[in-house]
Formats: sequence, structure tokens, C-alpha cells
Amino acid sequence: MNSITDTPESNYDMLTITEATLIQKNLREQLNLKPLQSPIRTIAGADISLSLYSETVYAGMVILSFPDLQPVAYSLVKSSTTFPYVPGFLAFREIPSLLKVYEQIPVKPDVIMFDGNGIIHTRRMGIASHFGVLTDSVTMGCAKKKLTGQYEDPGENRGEYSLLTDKGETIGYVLRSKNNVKPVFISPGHNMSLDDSLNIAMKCINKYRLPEPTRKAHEFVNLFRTGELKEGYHEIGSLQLF
DNA sequence: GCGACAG
DNA sequence: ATCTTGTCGC
Repeated sequence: MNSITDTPESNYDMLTITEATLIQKNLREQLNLKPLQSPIRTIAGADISLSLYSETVYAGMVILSFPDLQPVAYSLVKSSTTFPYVPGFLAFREIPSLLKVYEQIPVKPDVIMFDGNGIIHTRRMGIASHFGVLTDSVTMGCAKKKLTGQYEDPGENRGEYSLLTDKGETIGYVLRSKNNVKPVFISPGHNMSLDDSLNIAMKCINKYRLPEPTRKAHEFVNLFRTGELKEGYHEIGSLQLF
């Protein structure tokens, strides 16, 4: 289709915001938000860790059993990026590294949860949607702050939520994942519905603010950056305690 | 022009 | 995102 969208790892660093915007508009046409059909057996969390003032990127995905939410494997890749962080274009900074992380996984997870948004995005193309379309995987987003849209504050108790709308349409949920703590922003990425994203998010919440997939992913990439975990694909023995 | 603004 | 200690509140 578009050579500029086919090889992110070799082109994204060179893009201008205008070109990136065009790519998002093209990818949006391939977005699928129909209900998930097959059952979920595994769910992965995706995240990256950066060193201050460095272009080095420590990217990773942690695969958890579902609905048990026990880490069973993880994939880590050290890479680099020069694309700056620009609100609305996070995907261009993080996706090249995450694609390498994903390719390294022998048995792909049924769902991937990103530390960022799905369709809660001006052009409905947040990092989760972008990655989902590129790889035709099932994805969703869980952001810690609002990027766009309007919403009413959800109740203060764990499990309460409200709708997030933009230009008259519902594009996500504001979920209180823990009592008296700032809510998280949930939205489908690709190959799942709005309702699916909320249902899955609620099943991934334990005692912490962040759902287990992204919470674990964040923990692992940080251990990777500090040298406590090695690059590559690793399976976690059932005897291991985490 | 002003305010908002994922990680 | 990352750099960092204690501290206030459920």
C-alpha cells in the first residue's frame, strides 16, 4: 500500500509530523472494532523504559496467563529512537522497538495491553490501535492520563467508571481501578469492541492502580534497563516466584 | 490567540 | 518517561 507504513523500524525516525498524521489517517481505515470472538488464554502487557537524555530504548512485553494473571514469559529488546515524544504521536517513538519485541515471541499472546491509548485519540489511532493494525493483533490501551475527550468523574470506588466521549461518540472509559486513586483511561485498540476493552481491563485489576499486564510490563522493562534481566525471549518456570 | 497535551 | 525521601491519608 504505502511503503512509508510498511517498514516502521527504518522510516519512523525520519518522519515529519505531517507525514505521521497521514499515516495515522491511512491506518484508521483498517481499524476493526467488532466484538472479540475467541476466548482469552493469555494477555500481554507492553511498555518501554528510557534513560534520561538518552535515545536508548528498553522495550518489552510480559505474557500472563488469563484469567490467572501469572507471568509465563517475557520478551525484551534494547533499541534506540530519535523520534521525540509528541502528544498524539507516541506510536512513532515506541512501536519500532515493540515490533522487534513482538517478532521475538514464538507463540503470540491472545491480547496485548499497551501503556497508552487505543482509539482515545484525535484520529482514533493511539499506540494500541496503531500496533494492532500493523500486526493484525488484538490490542487495547490503558493510559494513566487523558489525551483527548470529555468525561464525568467516575465514583470513588474500585470498579466504577464513566464514558469518555469525543465529537459526540463514545471512544473509551474512565475506570476507577482502586479506591480513592486517580482513574485510568481504557479503550479498544484493534480487533475488539469498546465493551471488550472495559471487561478485560476489569478482569486484569487486582490491588494496584494499574492492571496487571501493563504493571508487570513496566516492572520488567525497568529490571531490564537496570541490568537485572537480559535481552531476549524467556519463559518463566512455574517454580519461580514473582 | 489560548489552553490541552498518552509516554 | 526519568530523577528522588519523606509524608499524608484511606
